Amino acid sequence: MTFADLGLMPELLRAVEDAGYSEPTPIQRDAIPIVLSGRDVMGGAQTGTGKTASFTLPVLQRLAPHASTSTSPARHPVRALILAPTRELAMQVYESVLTYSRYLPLRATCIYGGVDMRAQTQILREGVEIVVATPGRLLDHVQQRSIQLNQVKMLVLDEADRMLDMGFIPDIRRILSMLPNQRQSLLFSATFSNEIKKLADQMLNEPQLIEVARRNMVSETIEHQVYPVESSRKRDLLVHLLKTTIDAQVLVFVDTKFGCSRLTHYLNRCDIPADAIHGDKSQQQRTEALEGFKNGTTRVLVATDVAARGLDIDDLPYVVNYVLPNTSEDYVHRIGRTGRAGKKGKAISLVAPEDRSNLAGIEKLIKLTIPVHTVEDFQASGVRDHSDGASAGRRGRNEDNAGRRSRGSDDSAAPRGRGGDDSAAPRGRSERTRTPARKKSTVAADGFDYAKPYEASDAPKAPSTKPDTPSRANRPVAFLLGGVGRKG
DNA sequence: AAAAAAC
Repeated sequence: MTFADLGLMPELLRAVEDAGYSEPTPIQRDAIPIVLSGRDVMGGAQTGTGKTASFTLPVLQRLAPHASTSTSPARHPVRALILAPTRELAMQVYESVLTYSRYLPLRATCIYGGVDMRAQTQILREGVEIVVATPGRLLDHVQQRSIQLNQVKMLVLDEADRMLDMGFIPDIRRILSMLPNQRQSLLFSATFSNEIKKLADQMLNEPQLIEVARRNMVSETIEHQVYPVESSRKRDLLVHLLKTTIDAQVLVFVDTKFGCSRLTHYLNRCDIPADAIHGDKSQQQRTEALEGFKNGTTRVLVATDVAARGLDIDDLPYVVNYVLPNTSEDYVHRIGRTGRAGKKGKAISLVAPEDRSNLAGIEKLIKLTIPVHTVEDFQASGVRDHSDGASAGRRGRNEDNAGRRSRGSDDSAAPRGRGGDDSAAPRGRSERTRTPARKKSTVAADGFDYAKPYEASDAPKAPSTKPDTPSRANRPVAFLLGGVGRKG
């Protein structure tokens, strides 16, 4: 299978070849022909498997007939709008558009906040066919009349489930209301909760569901580890790990902007150079922090969830959850910064006893039981719920391991083994050699059969399992979207 | 219940 087999035009094939790609990834193979056909798409694929190109390439081809070398702004209306949840991700998607449009006379730009508006306004006034944007600044330009959206025939929501959650939905709703009803809509993400998926269905017209792996799946090339530790001991455990077992570049996720700054300062005081990225930093600081991390200058980057989604960092070997994310889906996205494009990665989570149920929710979503590791003097107990073997869904490890774990001292407060940097090493190694088992059935825990072609009516009416997010939080969302969708 | 996203 080649990109030419997917029906892409020579100008795009050349650009793909220039970029060094010869074979499409599964999501590209499945999504590109369908997007080219003009259908609406809900696309799900694991992190790091080439989702961006699976929509940028066919979007460019669909717009190619409208390409014009004319300098008249009227000849360059906005025909495709691509929305992303963070500025850095918008910039990354824009770079993909630039890469693949190099042999086509199509104009594109990237619109986001935190930088001067004037340069953006100037470019918009000259006319562009493709706009990649974050919602807030886009609406700002709409108000200033520097952009018109009534010619948009293609809409892409990257990280679609994030774009449709509580924080973003009012902006998205306003943007949708300015678009023509006759359009193609494309929603892409590595995760879709059931509630968000239903909401997404409302804004799509007979969508084709494309899923190359089951929803919410994580890469097999990532090794997950849990370190049970009291919250008060986390920073010292992290320093210990950074000086012993974490021997390469690492992205450390925290839960708040303040915590991000505080941990960064602490690491620096411990002679561990670290940089920080979060939403209260200036855009210049954010851009520089990400750039320094991408080019390898920064070994340790401490981040809020601003860096959780979509960012493509070459060969990142480690992700640390200093604090577990607020939703299980965010775990999938955070750890998806490592183990990309078939590379190996480690996802290390520091889990306090009070995060036990949070951990159980993550394990249920990704259908794995994450092996517990300990470091002498840093253990905490009660992180794994032993009283209920089903709490994490089917055990991801074999019975032998599960049995040893349940009667062993993995999460006991008693010091284990001899004093080493990582006293769990012997067992850790044996666990590392085993491939986690996964459910064979194509019917997932959410009741959706992934082997069947998708019909909107297949969406489970009443999930048999408890929803991952409280239904209370979703009702107002559905209400907000009601009336603006093409079906609603 | 925090973060993100406009000024």
